[in-house]
Amino acid sequence: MKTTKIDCENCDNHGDSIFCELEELALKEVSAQKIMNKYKKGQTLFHEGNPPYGLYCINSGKIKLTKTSSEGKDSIIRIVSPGEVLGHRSLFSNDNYRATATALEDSDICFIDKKFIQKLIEQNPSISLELIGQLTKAMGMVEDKVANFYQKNVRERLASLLLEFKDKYGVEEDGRIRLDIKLTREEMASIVGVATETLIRFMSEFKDEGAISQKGKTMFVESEEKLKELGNIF
Amino acid sequence: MKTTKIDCENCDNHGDSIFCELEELALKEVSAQKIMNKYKKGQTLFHEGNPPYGLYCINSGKIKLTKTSSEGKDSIIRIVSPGEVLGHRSLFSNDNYRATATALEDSDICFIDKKFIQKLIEQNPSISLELIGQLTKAMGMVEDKVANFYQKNVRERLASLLLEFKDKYGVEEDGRIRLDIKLTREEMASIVGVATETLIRFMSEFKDEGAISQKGKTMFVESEEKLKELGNIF
DNA sequence: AGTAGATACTGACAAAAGTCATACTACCTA
DNA sequence: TAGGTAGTATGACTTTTGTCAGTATCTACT
Repeated sequence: MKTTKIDCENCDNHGDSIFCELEELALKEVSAQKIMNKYKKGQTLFHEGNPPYGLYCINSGKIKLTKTSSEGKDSIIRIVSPGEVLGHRSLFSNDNYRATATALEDSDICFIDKKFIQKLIEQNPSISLELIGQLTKAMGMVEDKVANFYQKNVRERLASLLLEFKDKYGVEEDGRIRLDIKLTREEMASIVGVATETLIRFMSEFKDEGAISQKGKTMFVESEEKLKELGNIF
Repeated sequence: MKTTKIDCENCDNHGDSIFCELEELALKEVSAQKIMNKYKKGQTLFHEGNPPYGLYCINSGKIKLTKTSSEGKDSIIRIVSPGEVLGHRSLFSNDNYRATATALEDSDICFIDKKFIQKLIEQNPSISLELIGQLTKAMGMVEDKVANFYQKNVRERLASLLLEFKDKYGVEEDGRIRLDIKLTREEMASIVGVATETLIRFMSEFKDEGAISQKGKTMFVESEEKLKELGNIF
């Protein structure tokens, strides 16, 4: 874990982050207070059960948030992308982390101390509003996920996930769409909420149907229509 | 739907609600702005897809939040109880309601206009913090729910739900615990995320095992230990 | 380039949950 | 009080998904 400095004013995500409404002065203060850390793929930012020390702000890379059951089964609750903020829940609810955060790829992440963030929020109501906005959006997505779990079967859930990836991480590349996210089958299974073998079977089916394709670990969406069809999405 | 007046200062939930940090003056203002409506069991407060007009604050009663799939299957996302606030998501994300809110019992609910709430929040940062607190708590619960879906089977999910009900709605009554919430089997099924018949079978099993009992529509927890055992909870 | 260890895949079978059909029960209302 | 309706319950069967076991493939590292 390497610590560097980068200015919030010049951060790539400045337009999207919860700090984007801050005036220059306050932003400089954030800049001065925060630390940027580099995380290698697979490193954890924090563990389920640990006390929260502050707020993480993703500069680059992707983070997975997982919960582990008593039998040791992991499930991925959410994937956090650049511009999004991590660890707010435990920050305000005052109890320990309820999920573990792990880097899915090499990532640059800014860390802001709890005390400073709390002072900052008191002084800049705009941050609260931005935070409420992010929370609200995340909340909507998790609620969708819950509903999907009940209302859709595995094939449909997987199709939805791939379409979500297309929207979030899709990059047009000679006629098809490359998904700029790398996950193992086990990880994908733990998002969809099925056994790894089951997930693999459906991925194979989707490939056979020509909906998706793969080259190494990189996934491509070949036909959005086919995917929607497989997922009963209209 | 009958409209009445009640003072926020004297509201039973004043200690719990997001407005509890407001000074007297601001609270009087909220009081003046809000309208209290009475909803009959089964009435809807708002429908999935409708635009949000303001914030609902539950004074008494219980509200279910449901999402309907394209095939018409309902699932209950959350049950909202007195002191909690409803409709904040759509209020801040600026898009339409993504769930339908229906009264589970006769309820008194205060409504505060969107514009007023937004002004109030700007002037009283404490409200944002309270709101973040509520959101954060709700978020944690939904995330738990997602993880549970994957990590637990129906029997375990049902046991967890009944234990949750015990904590939230449980009332000691001659040696056993009465659950102060009335739901149809279909509604319970749509919380647990299973077919109604499946839910009924497990409820019967739980009764046979002596974990719960029933008198009319009222459920009782007879043995918390038994429930924990059935749910593999330690 | 060769090898170990992780990851991906496939098949056969088992378990869990869903569906359909049918019967029973409680409660509301005329 | 009878009759209807919504809700509850149970059995038989089907479908979906999970588990276990075995093999193939990839990847990182020397």
